[in-house]
Amino acid sequence: MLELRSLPTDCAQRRQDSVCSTCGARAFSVCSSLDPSDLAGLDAIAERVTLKAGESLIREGDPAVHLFNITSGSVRIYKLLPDGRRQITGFLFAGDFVGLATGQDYAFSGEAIEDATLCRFRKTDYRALIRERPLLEEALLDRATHELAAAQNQMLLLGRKTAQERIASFLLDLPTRDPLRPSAEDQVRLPMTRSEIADYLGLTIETVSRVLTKLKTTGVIRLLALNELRIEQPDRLRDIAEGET
Amino acid sequence: MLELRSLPTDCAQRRQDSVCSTCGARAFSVCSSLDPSDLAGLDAIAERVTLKAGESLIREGDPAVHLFNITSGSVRIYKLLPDGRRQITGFLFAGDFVGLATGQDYAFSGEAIEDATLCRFRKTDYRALIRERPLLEEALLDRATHELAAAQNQMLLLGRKTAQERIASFLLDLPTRDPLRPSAEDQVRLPMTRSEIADYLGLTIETVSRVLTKLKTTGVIRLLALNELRIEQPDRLRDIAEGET
DNA sequence: CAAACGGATTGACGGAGATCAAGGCGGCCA
DNA sequence: TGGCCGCCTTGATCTCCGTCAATCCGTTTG
Repeated sequence: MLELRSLPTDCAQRRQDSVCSTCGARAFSVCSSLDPSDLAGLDAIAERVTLKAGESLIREGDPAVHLFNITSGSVRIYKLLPDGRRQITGFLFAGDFVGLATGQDYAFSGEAIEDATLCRFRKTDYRALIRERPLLEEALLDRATHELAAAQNQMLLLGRKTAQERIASFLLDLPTRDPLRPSAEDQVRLPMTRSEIADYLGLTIETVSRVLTKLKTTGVIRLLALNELRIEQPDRLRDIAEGET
Repeated sequence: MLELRSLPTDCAQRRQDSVCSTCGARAFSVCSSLDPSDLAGLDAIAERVTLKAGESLIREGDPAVHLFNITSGSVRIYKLLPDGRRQITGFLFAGDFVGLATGQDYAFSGEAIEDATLCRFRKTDYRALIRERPLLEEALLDRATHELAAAQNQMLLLGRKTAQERIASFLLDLPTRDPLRPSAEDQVRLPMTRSEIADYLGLTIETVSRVLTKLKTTGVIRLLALNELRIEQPDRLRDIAEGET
C-alpha cells in the first residue's frame, strides 16, 4: 500500500475517503462551506469524540481549548448560579457549532442529552484554518448571526411570555432544529427531560407538566408518549405562542 | 485647490481628513480593524446619520437594507409581541454595531434613547468590503461572539434571577458599556427611563422603582438624581447580583 | 416478581412580582 | 408664576407560577 503515496489519483482517492467527506452532518454545518478538496485540511485537525447521554463536553470557566461540531445526537449548554439555579441557553443538534460564544474561558457548560458524536478541534488550529478559508469564516459569522437572532427570540420569550406561550413557542421551534431527525409533519420528539425543558424556558417541571396537560385537554396537542407528541392544531398553537389569546 | 489632485502627499492628507479617520468611536468599533489607509474605502460607502432622542432607526420586519455603527449617543433594540408587550434585547453605545443579528429582514426594532450619531452602510456595500478585508470580518465575528456571550448572560438573568438580582446585575454591567462616557468609579448614568429598564429586565416599572428604593434604603446604592446613582457597596451589589444572599 | 428508583403528574398552598390606583416631583411653556 | 405633562414613587390588592407534598408509572435490579 505504500505506493499510494506516489500516485496522485490515489491520493485524491484517499482524500475522498476522509472522515469529513462521509460525514452525515456536513451538509448542515459550517463545514459545508469548504469545497471537497479542502476537507483534507479539516480532517487533519479534527478529532472524533463520542459522548454517552449525560456526559460532559465542556465546563463553564475552564480554559477554552477546543471547539466542536456536533455530528449526531444532541447537547445542552447552560449556565449556573452559585446556588445551583440553572439556565439552559440552548439545545444543539447535528451540524451545530459549540464554542462560538467563547473567549479565553468557556462561558457555559455543555453536556450530551443523548449519546452524541462530535468533531473536536483545537481552537488554535481552527483559527489558523479560518484565516486560510474566508468562506469558512463567512459561514461562522452567518451562524453566529442566526444564533444571535435566536437568542433575541429567547429573551423575548423569557422576559415577556407566559408559561403557556413559552411552551407553545418551544413546541413549534423544536422540530425545526434537528436535521438528522426530520419530524413527520407536526410530530415532536422531546429528547430532553421535563426538567431540561423547564430550565430552558425559565419555568419549573410542575408548570411544564401542567401546561402540557392543559394543551392536551384542550385538544391542541396529543401526547403519544412521554417524549413524543403530535401537534393537532398548529394554527391554534401558533396563536398561543404569540399571545393572541 | 484643484492642484491637490495631482499631489500625492496632499491626497494622503485628504484621506487623513476623512470622517472615519477622526471618528471618536473608531477605537471602540469594528472599524479599528482597518488600517488607516483602508479607511478611505469605508468612507466611500459610509453615510452619516443623526437621530434625535426617540427617533426610529430600524423597524422589525422591514427589509434589512442598512447596517449601522453607532458613533455617539445610545440606542435601544427591542422586539414586540402583537399585544404590545416589549422586550428590549439590548442597549447599544458608541462603537456598537447594529444589524449583526439580521437576515433578509430586520429581526428587531431600534430607536435612539438619546440624541445619537451613526454611520450607515448599505448591506450589499458592506458585504463587499468585508470580502476584501479579512480583518474586518474577523472583528465582526469577534463582536458577534461577544454579543452571544452577553445574550447568554441575559438569558440567565431573565430565566432565573429575582427582581433584585436583575437590577443588581444591570447596575454592575451598565457602566462598562459606554466608552465615550467612562463613568467615574462606581458612578452609574442611566440614560434610559425606568420603563426601558423594566422592559430590558423583564419586570415592570413599579418593581424597578421598588427595588431601587430598597437598595437605597439598605445603603448599597445612593440615588444622586433620577438618572444618576452611585454604588456605595460594590461587593455587596456583586453578591446580590449572583444570588449570594 | 417484588421492590426500588427516577421522572412525570396532580393537588394544595403561598409568595414574588404584576396590576390597579393615588399622589409626588421636576421641567416646560403660556 | 401657575398649571400641565411626563415620569417616578408608593400603597393595596390580585394572580400566575413556584414550592411542597403525595402519587403514578415505566424501567431496572436483585
